[in-house]
Amino acid sequence: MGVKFKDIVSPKKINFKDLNGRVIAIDAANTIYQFLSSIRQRDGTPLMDEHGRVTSHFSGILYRTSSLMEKGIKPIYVFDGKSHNLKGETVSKRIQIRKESEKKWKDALGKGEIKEARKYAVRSSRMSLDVVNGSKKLMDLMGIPYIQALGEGEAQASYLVQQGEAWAVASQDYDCLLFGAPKIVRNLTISGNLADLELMELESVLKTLKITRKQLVDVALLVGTDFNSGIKGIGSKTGLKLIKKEKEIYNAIKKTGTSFEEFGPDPKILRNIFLDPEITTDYEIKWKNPDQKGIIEFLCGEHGFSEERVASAIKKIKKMDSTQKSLEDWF
DNA sequence: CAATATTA
DNA sequence: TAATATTGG
Repeated sequence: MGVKFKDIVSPKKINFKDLNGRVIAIDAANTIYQFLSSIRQRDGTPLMDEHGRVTSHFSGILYRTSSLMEKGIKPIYVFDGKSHNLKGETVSKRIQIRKESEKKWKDALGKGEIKEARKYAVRSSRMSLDVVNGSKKLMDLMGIPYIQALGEGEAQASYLVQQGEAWAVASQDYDCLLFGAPKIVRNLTISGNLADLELMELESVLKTLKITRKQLVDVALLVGTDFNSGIKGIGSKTGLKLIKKEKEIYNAIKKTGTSFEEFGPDPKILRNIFLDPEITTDYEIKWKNPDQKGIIEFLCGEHGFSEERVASAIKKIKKMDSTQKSLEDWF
């Protein structure tokens, strides 16, 4: 879900050509979840192979990644590791919603209410271990690098941008601002196209709001994050005002009449989730030649994809491959 | 969501 | 050719 910062940040519109030649660290969980949610039939049934195994994420990964590469974008996917103890409540809430939605989906389907069915199907999506492993396998075959984070993928992806290994993180959530990502790209899709590709820069956010990153995290903690519920009635605008006035989260909490017990976890611990996350340096970022035979065997052989479509996607990957190569050969 | 087929 | 509808797995 992510922190609700929509009302206090103002991303700028960008174009695909602004991303040409850039390395983009893609939040895998965020992206794959979106594929699972939206690549469905009208009644909400996901794409499946003949054995009933969901293939929506394969479709999304193959076609989006190859199209991005055709546009000169160099993608790295970053997967989540273990989630923080304090995320437990968020996680179980999501499981609950998923369960209820699955039931409502089946019910609506039984009653022939197509639109209603799809609405709930979308919310029933689940990132199983199979989905994650299958996604990694496809990325390996495609020659696309991915990194397994120790903790939050968004933290690891943000670190990559801080290190200069990637130009921006691609995610729909604003959380990467808290993790310190200097640049975040939103709406990195192919069909959504020109209109709503967005770039958000941490420096400009902090400058505009006239606060520090630590204070931005404090605002988030008042509003609520995946790791704490925040304070009821405090949205991003009120939260921002409070932190600017009180400077410190402890004073801000007191000001709202909330006790620290009601507030929940120690703000210092919460802050550190964002300011000092566990990061791995055990990775290699390298785009390899796609294994055409392997991809076709996997997608077409095992999962019933059309060979023609898959072949044309592979062609797009190779296109970037050759331009990269000729560049490397130059030096 | 993205590719493709269909239509205006 | 571009906008719109449908299929993909």
